[in-house]
Amino acid sequence: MDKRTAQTLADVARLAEVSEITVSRVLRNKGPISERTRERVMRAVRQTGYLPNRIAGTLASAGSSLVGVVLPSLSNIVFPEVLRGIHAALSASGHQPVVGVSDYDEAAEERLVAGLLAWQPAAMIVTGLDHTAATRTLLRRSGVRVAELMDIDAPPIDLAVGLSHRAAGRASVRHLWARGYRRFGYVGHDRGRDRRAGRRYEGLRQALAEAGGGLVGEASVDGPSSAAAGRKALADLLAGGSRPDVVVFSNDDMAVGGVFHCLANGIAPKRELGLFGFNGLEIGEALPLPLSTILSPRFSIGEIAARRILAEPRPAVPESVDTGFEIVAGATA
Amino acid sequence: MDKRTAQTLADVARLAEVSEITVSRVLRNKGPISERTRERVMRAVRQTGYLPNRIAGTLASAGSSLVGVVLPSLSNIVFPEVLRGIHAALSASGHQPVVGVSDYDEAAEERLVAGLLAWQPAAMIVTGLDHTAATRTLLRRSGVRVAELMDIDAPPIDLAVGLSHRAAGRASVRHLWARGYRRFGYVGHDRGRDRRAGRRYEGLRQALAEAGGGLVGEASVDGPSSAAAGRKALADLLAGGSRPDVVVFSNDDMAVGGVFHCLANGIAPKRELGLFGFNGLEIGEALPLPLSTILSPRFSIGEIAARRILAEPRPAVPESVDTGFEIVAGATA
DNA sequence: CTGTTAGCGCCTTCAG
DNA sequence: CTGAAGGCGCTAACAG
Repeated sequence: MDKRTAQTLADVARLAEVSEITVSRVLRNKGPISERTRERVMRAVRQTGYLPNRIAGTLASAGSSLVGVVLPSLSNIVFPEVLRGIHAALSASGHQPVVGVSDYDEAAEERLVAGLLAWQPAAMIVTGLDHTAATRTLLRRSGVRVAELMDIDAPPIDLAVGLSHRAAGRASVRHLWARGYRRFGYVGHDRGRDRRAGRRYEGLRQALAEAGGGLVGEASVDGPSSAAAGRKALADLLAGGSRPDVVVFSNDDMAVGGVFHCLANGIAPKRELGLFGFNGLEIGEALPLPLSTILSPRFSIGEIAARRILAEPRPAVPESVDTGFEIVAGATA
Repeated sequence: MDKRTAQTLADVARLAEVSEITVSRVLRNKGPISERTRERVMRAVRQTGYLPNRIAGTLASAGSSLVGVVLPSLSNIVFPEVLRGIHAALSASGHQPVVGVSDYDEAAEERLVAGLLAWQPAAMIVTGLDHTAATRTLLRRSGVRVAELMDIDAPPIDLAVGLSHRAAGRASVRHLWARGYRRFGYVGHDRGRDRRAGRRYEGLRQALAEAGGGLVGEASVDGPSSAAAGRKALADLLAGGSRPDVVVFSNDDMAVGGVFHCLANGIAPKRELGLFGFNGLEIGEALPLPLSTILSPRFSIGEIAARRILAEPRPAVPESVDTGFEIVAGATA
């Protein structure tokens, strides 16, 4: 073997003329080591370019620094932003995310969770509170801490970090009602798959009913949300003959498309037709008219969840952290 | 121990009254197993809810199904789309990505690469061809296959999959010149960090010089690209007094902001001012006027790279795969 | 077709 | 402050 490529602790140990365990201790900064020994070891490590084998380390110490992360999608910038928050917290504590994408499919999520648990992760982070019973059982039995992100509208397994989408749906109505809107339209996407959008929709319907109103019309697309989809769906809705004075969109991607439809067709946002989104994406702010929407703290949700799940031991009783949301008045409603 | 939660192969083996290795074989579908034994084992596995420990499996068999992935950013939808392509290919072959985000920092990338190699990954996927010498050495010595994504403008370590950004920059000029534009402006971001944007800029300058033209003005922002940044930078550029008839943006995020600036200020895109982006993001298509841009095959780049890097052994000589790009005529230039 | 033996590379525990 | 022994859970290689 080339002296300049140590594969194992033993190689380094031989070169430094100490035992394996001493090298291990130096590398992990654990236990008392004389300065002289430490330097000898470090020199050998540098000389050989030794890289520790964390697989072996994990097996021996029964605790990996991998964290399983399951996201429903990467197509919508929302989840990469959550992942960014997760990554920020994890890298601060030397952990690394193993990522799975479920494509909003609970059966796929179950397979991903099982696959990720096989890596003996330090913790698991999943999205939402809706899972198959088997997923829930896997997670419970695993013994590792589990964070469920984005949503707090149902009881979590261990820790939920997010906001009440039902409350957000209600808040949109309150906000828009106060501004004089009465004829509500709704434009949605992916019926039945995006559960959180579904909860916002429910909150909207409830609040509307309580206020003595109702939806005058709605339209939706089958696929995932996108500006193109929002643009098309709004066109469909308006072609339908119901004359809404405001349209609530399932999210900002859709709403931005709605704004584009208005701009392209000479409809004045707000004055002629109110447009309201959800998420508070950067793109909405930069629009010729800033989008009226609800800001969800996506980065924070990821960051808080990852930080807390690693810092504390599993408490006796599940907990939900409400990160809240914020209405962005904007100029489109 | 609860009979219903087997932690190890031995637990399952005991219950099924076979040896560990037999359980191992059944679980991995390896070697000849009698139907009777297989069923007995599977029953025990189901009864106990046994989950394999891949850490131990990896150590024993010297080959993990983890793949290290280093991305420069998650804020721009481009990289999540690459990751989506990677994930699609990996999940098809039972691999899982361990993700690191370098934030366009080569020193951070070096740390991430070292950290990821410690998991004995089946392969490494990094972004771009610009790395520290140490990163390059780490990757070379590791012995695993290495894919470098997005860029093919320099020699790769092992396999590069992407497009020539220099060529893309030149292509924008050719396209716009043919359409009669002569007074080119440029709006950029993050000077010196986003190397691929830098290469497109170089290509643009070269092609412009060769055509007998030059930039009449440019503006840039310090931070990452965004619609807000593009909007502001275009405003700055136009306030500067140089009177470009077309502006090339460092990417679509910036260009979309440019379109917004025009819409908000009554400037007619194309007729009064050409606007040209790069990436071909979905949002650009949905704009009231579809953005003129260059489409980069982001999903494919991730998908092809992940698939090839796992399928084939390392060839003797490094290889670059040109995935090409496509000019999208659009309506803004 | 099934089992035995011997590690994978590292870390825990216990001695010195 | 340093080391020796043993084992983490699994699988390769070789028997039978």
